[in-house]
Amino acid sequence: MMSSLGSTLFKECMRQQLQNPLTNLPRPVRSAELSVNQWVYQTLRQALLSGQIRPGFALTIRGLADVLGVSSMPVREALQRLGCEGAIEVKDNRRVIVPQMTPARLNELFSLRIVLETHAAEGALAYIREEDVRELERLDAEIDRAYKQGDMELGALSNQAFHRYLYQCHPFQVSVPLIERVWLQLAPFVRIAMEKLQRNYRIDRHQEALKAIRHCNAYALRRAIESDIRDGMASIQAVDGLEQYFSEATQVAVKPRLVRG
Amino acid sequence: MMSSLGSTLFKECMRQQLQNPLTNLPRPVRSAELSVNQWVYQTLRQALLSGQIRPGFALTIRGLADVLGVSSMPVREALQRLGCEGAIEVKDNRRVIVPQMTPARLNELFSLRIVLETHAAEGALAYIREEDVRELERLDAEIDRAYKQGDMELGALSNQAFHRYLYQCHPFQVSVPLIERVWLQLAPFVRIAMEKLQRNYRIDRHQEALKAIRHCNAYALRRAIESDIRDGMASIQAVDGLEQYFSEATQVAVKPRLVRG
DNA sequence: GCCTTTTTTTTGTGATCACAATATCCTTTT
DNA sequence: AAAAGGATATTGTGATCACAAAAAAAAGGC
Repeated sequence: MMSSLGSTLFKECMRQQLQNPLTNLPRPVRSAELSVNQWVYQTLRQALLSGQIRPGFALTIRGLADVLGVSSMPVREALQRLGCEGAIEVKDNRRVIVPQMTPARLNELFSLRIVLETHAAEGALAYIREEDVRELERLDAEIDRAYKQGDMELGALSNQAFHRYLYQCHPFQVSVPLIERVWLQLAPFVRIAMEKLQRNYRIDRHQEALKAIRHCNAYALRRAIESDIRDGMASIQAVDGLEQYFSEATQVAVKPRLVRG
Repeated sequence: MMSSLGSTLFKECMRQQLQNPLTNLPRPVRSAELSVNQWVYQTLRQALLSGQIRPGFALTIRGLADVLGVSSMPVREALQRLGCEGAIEVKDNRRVIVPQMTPARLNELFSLRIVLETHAAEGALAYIREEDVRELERLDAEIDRAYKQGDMELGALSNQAFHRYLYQCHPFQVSVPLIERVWLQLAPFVRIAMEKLQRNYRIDRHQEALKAIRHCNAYALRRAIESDIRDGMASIQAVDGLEQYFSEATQVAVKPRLVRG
């Protein structure tokens, strides 16, 4: 009796904890010119990019449609897109989860970031204008402010905005979508690692990058971007007890049911 | 009356010509364990990768569903996926076309290939075993055979298979999906450029790559892959009258209006 | 009590429908 | 005869439904 009740309570607690990230999702206002499909996609994408959905969390079409107040159709299409971007993993038993992380995959993803982003930065350099530098400085200040205030979501998103803005200065850019794909795969894990990082300040090499941009020094810019990414990777890997957040640790958190009336 | 009939005939002819690539599509047999969605996706993807659908060609959901003999639902989801892979372009006026090419984009895409594939090859090198080398040699022979027989589709697909197999030797590979995304964007244009290439033989650096692999020489392997890609790019750019296949040339096949009320 | 089997529920999939927006065709007007 | 306007057809979008597979829950046996 007692153990049964305890188990029920535990499961209920788990369910609550796991449901939270979806019910608390920030919903961007759906403007008229945005289709429901796009809105659902962007909502989920932003939630993943800011690390609000934990790895191993299971998503269901009906559950999401219910929470977001739309029919299943837009959710299906949004999940298709996220799935082919690697943001979510479609398992063979037709269940969709946020992918687990392994040390090897983490390594590979960071290596890819370095390769892609140094290339994108170098390609953009020739097109960066004075006003772009000012915008980058503004974004850099925003990052610092967010992390000083302990707002991890805003910090992560602003940091991505800084990098994205830099790379998109190249007018014929084709690598940003690939870079964002890598971010999408990293974000959920990086987020839970950052939470365990006690320090609420953050070091980045954005000033170094800006200096390289002002001097039009491609090599220095590449180095700054690479160092920026390596620093981030190092601070993630320095987290105490990181190993418990890899693959096996989260498998208890995999929970199929979302809710039903 | 006469002009009306003439116009109708002309349009019918145009329509036929434009529909052809779809009706002649090779349809892989749909095995039981493959969902209709996946089957449609792979069918379209393969058609794009082997360059059977020309840039500027407009795709419609109902049209594809009709040709493939399925309902519109699987087609919609497949188009969503292809769209987010950059294989097709979803225009603001809700029409879907195979993207046009511009010289700048072509350049960027080839640069990305070099960056991504040299990285992937180097990462894979340590994991390549004797049997993998044999498989690569087999694929290389298949490429030669296909091009000798003038089978461009098989040649393109086998060439991709060679590269893919090499990169996938790395067990924790995450870059192959990105590489394939770039291929998807290049393939339709490369195909029409290759058709204009009078020579029906092809030079590649695969033997050079295999030699580097046997010597476990990472630098040489990178150089071989880079040369292989650069050679391909050069032979594309050497095509006479290539400029007519960029953007504007195909605009008759594209719907004129871009803006929306 | 614990494990296996059966029943119930949930979920993904594919089809169909209604609707609004857009494009195409046809008529009318100048 | 050419341009403008309206009528018709086509298209994308989102909702709903039926069905089969799979998971969760319940019942039964050891």
